[in-house]
Parts: sequence; C-alpha cells; structure tokens
Amino acid sequence: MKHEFKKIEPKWQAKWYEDKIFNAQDGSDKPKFYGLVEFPYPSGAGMHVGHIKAYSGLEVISRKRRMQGYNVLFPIGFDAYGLPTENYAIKTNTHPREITDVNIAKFSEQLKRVGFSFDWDRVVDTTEEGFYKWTQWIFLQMFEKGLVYRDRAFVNYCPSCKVVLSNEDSQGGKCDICHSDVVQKSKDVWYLRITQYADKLLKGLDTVDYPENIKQQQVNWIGKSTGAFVDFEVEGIEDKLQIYTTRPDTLFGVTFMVIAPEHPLIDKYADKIGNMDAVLAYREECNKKTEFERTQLVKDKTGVKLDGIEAINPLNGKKIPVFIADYVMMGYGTGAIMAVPAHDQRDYDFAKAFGVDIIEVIKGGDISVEAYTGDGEMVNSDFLNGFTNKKDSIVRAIEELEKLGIGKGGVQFKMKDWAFNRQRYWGEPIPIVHCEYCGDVAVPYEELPLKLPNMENFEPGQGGESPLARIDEYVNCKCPKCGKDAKRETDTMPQWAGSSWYYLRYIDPKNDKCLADMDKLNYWMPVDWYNGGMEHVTRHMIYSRFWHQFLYDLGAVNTPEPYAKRSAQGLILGPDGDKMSKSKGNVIDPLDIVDIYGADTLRTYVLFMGDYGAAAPWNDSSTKGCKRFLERVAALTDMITDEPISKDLETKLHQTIKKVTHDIEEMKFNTAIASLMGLINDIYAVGKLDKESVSIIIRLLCPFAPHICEEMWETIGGEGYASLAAWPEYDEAKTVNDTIEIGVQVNGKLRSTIVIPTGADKDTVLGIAKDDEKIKFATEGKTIVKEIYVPNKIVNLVVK
RNA sequence: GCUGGCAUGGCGGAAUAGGCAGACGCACAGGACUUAAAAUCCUGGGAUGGUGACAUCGUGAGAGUUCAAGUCUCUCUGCCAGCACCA
Repeated sequence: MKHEFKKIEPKWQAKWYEDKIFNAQDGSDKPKFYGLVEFPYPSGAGMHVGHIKAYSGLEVISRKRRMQGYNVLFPIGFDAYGLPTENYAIKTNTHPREITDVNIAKFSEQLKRVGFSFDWDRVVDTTEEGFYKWTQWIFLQMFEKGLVYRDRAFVNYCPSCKVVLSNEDSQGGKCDICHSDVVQKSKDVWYLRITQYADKLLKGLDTVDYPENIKQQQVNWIGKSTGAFVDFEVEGIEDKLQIYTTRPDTLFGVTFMVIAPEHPLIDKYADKIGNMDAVLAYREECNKKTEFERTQLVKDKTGVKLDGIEAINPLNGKKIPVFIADYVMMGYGTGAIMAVPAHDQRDYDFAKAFGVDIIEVIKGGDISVEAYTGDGEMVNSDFLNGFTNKKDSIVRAIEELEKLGIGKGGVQFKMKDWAFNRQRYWGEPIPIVHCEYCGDVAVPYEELPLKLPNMENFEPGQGGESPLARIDEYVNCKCPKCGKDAKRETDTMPQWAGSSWYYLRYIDPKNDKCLADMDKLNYWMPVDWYNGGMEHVTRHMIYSRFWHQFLYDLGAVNTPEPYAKRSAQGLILGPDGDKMSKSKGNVIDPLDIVDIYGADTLRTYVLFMGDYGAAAPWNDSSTKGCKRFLERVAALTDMITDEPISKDLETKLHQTIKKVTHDIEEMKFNTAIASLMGLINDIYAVGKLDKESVSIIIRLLCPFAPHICEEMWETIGGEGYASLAAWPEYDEAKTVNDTIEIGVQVNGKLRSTIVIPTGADKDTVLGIAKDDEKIKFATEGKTIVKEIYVPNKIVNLVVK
C-alpha cells in the first residue's frame, strides 16, 4: 500500500466524525477515562503547532484507552471571551460575536484536519448564553456565601488596553496582554475571596498526582508562612499598631518599626504627626511609582520618620521610632513590621541609612558587616536567652506573647484575593445591581443568564469605564429587592472565569437545570488526566481548583479536587531554536505541514521530536524522516506472506508491544515511536511478515498515525475501525530472547562481548567468558581476584 | 536572592533499580538501481592514533564512593522556568 495521505486523511476523518465513533457514552457500564486538554482561545491566527503538541499527548492516550475498552471522554471547546477578539472587533468594526463564530469554525475545521479524536457533540463555548449562565450562577453562589466583596483600591491598570489587571496579569509591571507599562489607579474592584481557600488549595495538593515542580510552583504561589501577630502600643494613640512577623523570638532585637506609606493609621492620626507634609510628599512619590519600580529599587532604602510618634516594644518597654517606607507593602501581612536590623538584611540596610541602633539577639554572625540570618544561640533576649533551636524559641516567644495578651500565633499567605472585574465588553456581565437603599444586590437566579447586550461600539469609556456603562437601558433597572430605581453593574468578568469550570460542562453540555447533572458527575469526575502548558500552572489551575473546591463545599460537584493528574508539554521552538514568534518569522503553520506531509506525519513528528515535557526546536528534515517511516509502514501490506515470522522477529514484536504499551502511559512517546521504527527496520531486513503481525503493528501505531492505520486495516480486511480495535497484548514469555549478548569487563574496562543463553548460571557464563580469546589475552599472566556476574547484564573480572 | 529543573556526537534525543554510552531519527559519506538526477533500498559512522586486529580518551568542570558512575555524594560553572523588599 502507498501512503496517499491526501486521499486517505479526508476519507477517514469524514467516516469517523459521521459515525461519531469518538463520542463518549453516558450511562455506560464500561470503566471511564476523562482526558482533558486546555481548550484554545480561538484567535484569528488559527492553530499553532504548539496546539498540536499540547493535544497530541492525551490524544494518543485517549485513543489507546478506547482500544483498551474504556468509555473515553476527550472533549474540546473554546475559551472565547477575551481581549484580542475585542480589540480586533474595535479595529474592524465587526461584532465580537461574529468574529468568534468565524474563528471557532476555523479552529474546529483545523482540529478535524489533524484527525483529533474529540467528541464534537460536547463542544462548549464560554461565550454562549447556555454556558455563561452557569458562570454567572457560580459567581452569585459565591456572592451569597460572602466570597465576593467590593473595595476601592489601587489597582494595576493598563493604559493601552484600558483595563484593570490582577497581580497575576501584570507581573513585572507589564501588561500580560500588550506588554505595556502598568500604572496604579484607584478603582472599584470586585474581589473573590480565594485567600479563604488558601489552606484547602495547599492541602489538596497532597491528594493529587501532579509532578513535583508543578506542586512546588503552586505551593510558592500560595506562599504560606507561619509566625505571629504582635500588637505594639504607640504613645498618644489609642489604636495598637499590629505587625506580622515570622520571627517573634527576635522581639528583643527590635529597634524601630516601619509601616507602609498607605497605612490607614497615618491618616487617622495625621494631627499627631509633626511632619505630615513630608509624609504626604513621600506617599505621593510612592504612588507615582509602579509596583514594578518599587520592587526594582532593592538596594536603596527610602522612607520618612514619623515625628512626634514613638512605639513601645511590648516586651521590654523601650521606645522606638516609627518610619514609613515603601519596602513595606500594604498588601502583605498587616502593612506594618517590627524591624530587627541585626537579623534581616532589609531592616539592616534601612537602619544603616537612617542611623538606627542594631542589637544582636542571635549569635553567629558579624552584625557590623551585614545582617545575620542563620541560626544560633539567643542573646540579649531575657527569657529567650540560651535557646539554640529556632523552632523552640519561636514557640516559647508565642507562648509568652499569648500569656501577656500582646500577640498571637498566626499564618499569612502571599496569595491575594482575586481582582475579578474588567472594564471591557467581551466578557460575562457581572450579575449585580447597585441599589441606593439595599446596596449590592444579586440578580435573581431565574433572570440568568444576564445577557451581554448588543452594541455597535465596544471602545472602553474615558477613565477606563466599561463600554456597557453607555447603554442606558442596560444600566437603569429596578432593584430586585425593593423595586426602586437602581443601577446595574457594568463591569464584566476576567477571561479566567469561564475556564475555571469548563471541564464540568463537558460532562453535561446542554443541561439548563444545573451546571451538570449529579449522576453524570458521579460517573465522569474527576478529570483523570489534565495536560496543558506550564504557564497555566499558577493562574488557571489555582483559580479552577478554587472554584471547584467551592462548588464541592456547595454540594454541586462530587469530588474535592477537579484534576486527579496533571502533566505539561514542552514548547516547540522555531527551527532557529528561538521561541516561535511572528516578528522573528520562525513560525511553523501546522496546516502547511498537513498539506505537505499529511496529518499523520505531523502528529508523529511532534511526539517523536523529543521528550514530551521539554522544549525542542522544529526540524523540517526530521519531519521528512517521520513521513519516510510511515511510508515504510504502509508498504508492509505488500510484504504479507502465509509463513509465520521468525522466532527473533516474534520476540522483537512482543518487546515492541510491551514498550509501546508502557511508554505511552509515561508520555514517553518518542521512545515508543523509536521502538516501532526499530521493529520496522528489522522487518525490512527480512522482507516479509504474516498478516497477524501487520495487524498488531497497525493497532500499536494507530493512536499516533490513525489515518494510515485505518487504511491499512481496511486493506488487510480488518473488522470495523482500527481506532476501535482491541489494543494488542504481549506475552511476557515471548519478550525474552533465547540468547543474549553481554559485555565482559576486565578491571572495569570492556574487553569483549559474549553470547550466553538467557538466564544461564554464573559458572556457565564465567566459563564462556574465560574461554573468550580476547579475555584470555587480557588476563594472561594475571591472577583473577574477583569475579562478578550480574545475571543477563555483565561480567567483570578483577585481576592483579 | 529563593524554589524547581537541565547539561550526552555535527543536530534532536536514547540508556528499568549503578552494569556493553550514543537506541531511534536527522544531517553526512559510500554502494545498488538509473542515460542522469530525485526517490527508494543496502552499508558506514563519538574522538585520537594505527593498513589492521587493537589501544587510549570520552556524557559541562573538579573531587569522591564502587569491581563498575551519564546514573550516587560533595564542590563549582553555565543555561531554562517560576517567585521575588512576603517581614
């Protein structure tokens, strides 16, 4: 058979999708497998080779599972809300709905041309009313449970996109979307209290099968620290100044305090502060800086001492000065710290700059040079003196603080609440009504979905106001509670909203009574295996785990965690080894590859090119190599004879079945394909094989290159679809060769190789080894002092 | 700075649980077929020396453990990813 991919690929795609052979069955008594890939954002650019690699991993696993008799759910959908579409809509004066529909159609077409075995009857689109109704529903459930709140705050604002960004979307002070500088702006912000789930998100990691690096990234992101809250009295002020510290045992080394420039106590007691103008000037200066600039100026400590105010160390009663400085952030802890310059480098730098005392409380360093942050014996610390173990001294300190009623043990998280609103058009409307009398009121559930109104012009308003604010009929409404005139919230949800729960909707995509039927959830959840990019490990994954844990507490889903297992694919780099980008002109279009080499070649190559989890550059010649391999496979149908294959070939065949079967499970697709190539090479050396062997090879290769396998299957008269044929079984006994070649070393150096019967005993093997001419030569005139034989592996003779 | 990871031929990469380093593919060289080329098939191949059998060296650098180290331990260097004035 020839590999006529242009003919066979459309042929089999049409058959598969017409017969719906990849559709998942509800109510089946087969074991289930739910494989999930990150649904794409349907951009106008169409599919990228990165998509192909990202989907091919679980594609192969899902196809193998089907052949192994599982009921497989392998769905696809579209994360279609978002800025690129909206910006394109503004530019071309087209409605985002139209653009989205065109792009989704284009993406679907492209995905089908690669032959992915998705269930096309379960496609979800986050911008569809039937979908976002439930996104809004979840939001309202959170609102009801007190997990949603509104606050006026300084936010990261992108002047170019005219949109408020979460901390996660503005890392490094750059907008995640357009990469321009982010500025600080005071805005009304809707927050989701994700911090309330911080501990659950942390603990849940113990129950899931994620790679260690992914778990670690999530742990770092959540950023739990344990320590203590301590109240400092401030002279002339009724309020206590509360700080958070991880080292309450260093309290005797505190020589000053620092509070964030935005700290509310400053305004409250403005009249007590002697140099309020200097304070305000400093604060003004800080506000001008972006978060990024603030964190860049690590070396130079700046700040202003608050005149007329002195705090009192609660343990020794010493009076200490209070400063404001921008190295203390309002967003972490209490926005105030006790400074221990002897044992914290930042406090040390500040103390040196401002001439404050430095008192050593932990022995071991030289505090005249730098802060000592290591362990050591506690000194100058009253009841803590003599402690040498950090843990013990901290426990003792907290015990004392609690006894005296001046502090208590506590924890802090780096993770902040999730800023959840955007002033843009193309997103889920936030279903809240602002009533003068009742406050923020939820839109009643029966009115969901709160539809995104139609508009002509989607340009954001002045000062970053949502375009929806310009539609009077939308804004003006009645309060659902009291019936009086009220105003509707005009902000929309961020792009992360829909993707936080989309995997649940695949299970029951058309349900209009609930987000998914509980019986179906019971059968399908959790997601057995979720593959995606490393870039989504901290944001998308944490957000969706948070939503899922909330839904679990609500009783709307049946598992505490959404994803049982997670893996990540590596990037495909351009042929030049750089990241693919339009500006570098090194982008490979997957559809070009399908046209030139065929979908089977593309699929095989992206998995063969290297370790699935690692980045690897595209190589067009290697792509050809994969095509050559598939052509050699296709020609096997012309090599069939009635004779049985040789013993050696049979052994190789069973070894290959074993290797492919196991390698796929570990996502070692490259070695699985390599072993198939090796088998084909051996068959070519003989030039013939029997029909059963061809049948086995077709089924082993089918998950990787399904079109060619279907065609071969048909050619050899196989029943039904190769894609649904039984996965080949191997016979362990037949994977063992009768004889094997092992190395013989003398003093650890390879001197010869010998052929031994598999499993031969030590004496036999040593006999063969010592009989070998080369070994005789190498050991001549020497005494053998030690003989080592590792069964079926190696012989080592130690001689003197 | 902290956390996690990586380093193997000309290139992408293999190497259960310490046991023949370089599987498989690419590129390259030689041969067959062809008027010729492409395609295809066959053969070769880490480096150095030697006509050769063979010898020596060889998995980022340096030490160590071991009969035996790409693999384990320590030190160092370089890259990738994430976090970062987190108190």
